[in-house]
This record gives sequence, structure tokens and C-alpha cells, in this order.
Amino acid sequence: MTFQRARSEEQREIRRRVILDTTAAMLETMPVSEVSLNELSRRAGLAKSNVLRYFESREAILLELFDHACAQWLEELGERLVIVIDPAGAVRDRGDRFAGAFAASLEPHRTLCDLLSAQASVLEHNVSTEIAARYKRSMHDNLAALGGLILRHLPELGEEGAWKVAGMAAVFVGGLWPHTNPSPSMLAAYDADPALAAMRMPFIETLEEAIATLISGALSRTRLSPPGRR
Amino acid sequence: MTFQRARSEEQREIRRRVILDTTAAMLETMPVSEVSLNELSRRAGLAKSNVLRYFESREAILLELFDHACAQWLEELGERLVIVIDPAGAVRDRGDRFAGAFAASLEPHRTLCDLLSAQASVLEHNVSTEIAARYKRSMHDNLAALGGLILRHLPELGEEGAWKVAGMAAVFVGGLWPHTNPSPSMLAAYDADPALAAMRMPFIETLEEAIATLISGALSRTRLSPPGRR
DNA sequence: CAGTTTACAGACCTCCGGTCTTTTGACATC
DNA sequence: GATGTCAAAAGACCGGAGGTCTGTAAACTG
Repeated sequence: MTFQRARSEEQREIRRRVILDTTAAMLETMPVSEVSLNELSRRAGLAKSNVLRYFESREAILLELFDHACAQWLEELGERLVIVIDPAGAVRDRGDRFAGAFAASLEPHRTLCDLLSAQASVLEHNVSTEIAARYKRSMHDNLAALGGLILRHLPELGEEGAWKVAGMAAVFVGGLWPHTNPSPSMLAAYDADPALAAMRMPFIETLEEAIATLISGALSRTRLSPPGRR
Repeated sequence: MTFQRARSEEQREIRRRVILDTTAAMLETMPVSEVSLNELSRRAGLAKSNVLRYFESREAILLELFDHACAQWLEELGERLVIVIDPAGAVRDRGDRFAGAFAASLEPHRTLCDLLSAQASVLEHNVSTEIAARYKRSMHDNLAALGGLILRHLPELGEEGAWKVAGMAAVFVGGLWPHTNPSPSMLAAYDADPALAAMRMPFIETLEEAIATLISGALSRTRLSPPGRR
């Protein structure tokens, strides 16, 4: 697969891209936890040690991928929002439409959700301080961008309120996602007992409702307690 | 450590308890991900294969522990709530107090939070359908109990609203928890850059605010959209 | 063409969850 | 009390994980 050795910087960059692309392709067909360095390096046509020449750990690869996926999703969400939300509409309507667009925009970004849910518990471990700091700064920007989108379409929330909703939404997505990937045995349990199946949470619908509820709550709370008050 | 062989059923039960207690003790000092069968069996004074004679997998042990911790926490939360909430108080006040009690009640239950966050993504995998079903039924009851507590102190939410808030709260706790256990390198990054440190989410405070927001939202939404409407 | 650098592959390491095989302790029977 | 049986226990073992170490050879430099 590999044709010649990477000596120039641009060749090294190509290697990095191959690794990232291969990982992204794997994530399309399997959860984060199943992406192993062995299989990844096999698919990329490189030796494992060579993969680790370009990334300091498995987690560092996934983190970079996550960061990129985040930025791309945010762009799509931004576009979707301006289409869907009428700036002159009622607050309640804008909130609901935001929630709907938010949830729907994640539908084609399953791997982003998967990475998000693994972020704090897995990805942020086993990377150097440099990588951790760089990534966290980038995530700070992403979260700020999400807060900006919220503020733009729901200015009633205020800057602080919008920021908080952004953080809560991110946390919620990360918490909800794992529940939508039941293990085979759990699936069998669902099949066997309809009462259990009833408590499954469909990802998009649950997310939409939760975000809408969060926004409603944040709105009513900013209204009830004027800024500056604790 | 182990003195005689377990031949009677009650002796077997003692073995199970030793394993569960040892695991619980380990969880007091390390996160779920670091509890390994090797170390566990060493501490319990049993061979690894012997531990697996009593539990079908590492996850099965943790799942049973999680279930038990859940039930115990729910009891404590129930007691706390009747002390803290004035049934005659305003809805808003009851909601806020509920959120406060909810968050505070989790403070001494760090391992519960840890298990909760690992639940869907780790624990529910790698167990048989029997265990999965049994556990899920139990969790169904636990969630219903939480819903019951919510309904009791915030009857305005209605049964469905209370149930939904319960589910969302559980999801949120599971999503938030990992962010409160930063890796060493992440901690170093925080130390180096105050701007990064500012985006840390303190567990209890963030949780309290999110739950309060969720409740406010659910309340305003039930008020705005009468039951039966979609 | 000789020498130096270094990308790369593959053997190797430790640890994980889990299985398989062997040993041995506790009981029932003679 | 000796003997046989059966399951509890222990420990060797397995494949695969993430990651390191070392030898090789390809590309540059003089």
C-alpha cells in the first residue's frame, strides 16, 4: 500500500491523513470502543509502530477526528437553523424549532455522537498535556460557537443562559448516546419482554424533547430571576 | 485468606458477598475502568477463575453493585426530599429544592455516579441476556421510583412529565460525571491555562442547575401544552 | 559511491478478560 | 477409619489490546 517513505513534511501530512481517513471509515461501521490500533494499522497498510509515529496514541487520533467532526457539524447546524427558525417568531416556537433542528442535525452524525460520548471518559485520557490542552482549547471554541448559535436564535436567553444551554446540551448528548446502542444481549432482553422495550429511549426524539425542555426551562428561569441575581 | 471450600448454598452466598464487597471497596479508591479482575481476585484472596465461578463476567459484578447502590441512593433521596421540600410551597421553590436535594444527595455517592456513567456504554455489554433482562427490570423499577419521588413533590408535572424528568436526569448525570474526572494531563492543561480551567464544570453545582432547568422547562411545557396534545 | 539519517516493519512486552486443566478438600459410603 | 466421588479452587494458558524496541533499508548528503 505504502509506496515510498515520507521524508518531506507534506508526505508526512499525507500519512496523517491516511490514518485519520482510515479511522473515520472504521468509525462508520463500528463503535469507538472497537477501533483498535491493530486493525487500524492493518487497514491503513502501515505497521502499528508506524501509526504511532504520527499520533502519540489511539486516543489522540480519535480526538483529532472528533474535533474536526465537531466543527463540521456546527457549520451544518448553523445553516439548518437559519432555514428553520423565523427570527420574528414567538420564543416558544423558536425554542422548539431549535431543539428539532439540533436533534435532526445529529442524525447523520452518528460517529460524532459516539465520539462525544467517549470524549471525557476515554479520549481525554492517555494523551499528553500538549494534545489535551490544544484539543480543549478547540473544544472551548466549538462550545462557544454553539452558544453563539443559541444566542443568535434565542437572544432572550442572554449570553450566559445561551452558554449554559450549550454545555448542558453537549452533556446530554454524550449521556444519551450510549443508551441508543444496546448490546446484543440487551436487545434480546428487549425482544423477550415488551415492558422492557417500552423503556428504550429513541435517540432523536428523546434528544429533541430534552433540548426543548432545557430551553424552556432556561427561558423561564431567566425571566423569573433577572440577571445579576443569584 | 479463604479458609474452606464453599459447598453449601450459604457458603456460596458468602463468596459472592466477599467479591461484591471487595469490588465496592476498590471502587471507593479508583474509577470503574481501573477495576480489573486480576486485582480484584488478588484482593479478594481468590483465583480469578474462581471469581468467575460466582459471576459470569466483570461487568456482571459491577452491574449488581450498581443496582444495589441505586436502590440505596433512592432511599436516601426520598428521605432528604421530605425534609427539604415544603408541600405547600410554590412550584418554583419546590422545583429548585428538588434539584438541590437531588444534586446534594449524589455527593456521597461518587461510585454510583461512576457506575451510572459506565452503565450503558460498558456494563450492559458482555453480560448474558438473563442478567441483562434482570438488571434492566430492576433499573426500570428504580427509574419508576425516581419518577414517583418527582411526582410526589411536583405533582404539577403529571405522571408522564415526572417520568420524563426522571429519565432525563439520569441521562444527564451519566453524561456529566466523566467531565468531573479529568485525566492527569487534562489537569495539567487546566493548571497551565486559566482560560481552560474556567470551562470546567463542577459536578454538584452544574447538576443542580441542570436539574432545576429541566424541571422548570417541564413545568412550563406541561402548562403550555395541555395533556393529550402533541 | 560512501556515509548518515530515519521511516518503516516486525518482534516483543505487559496487561486485560476469560477458559481449560489439574489439584485437592469436603462429604458419602463401605 | 479407609476409600471413592464430585465439585471448589488454583494456576497455566489463550488471544488480543495498547504500546515499545530493534534491526533494516530507503532516501538524502557529501
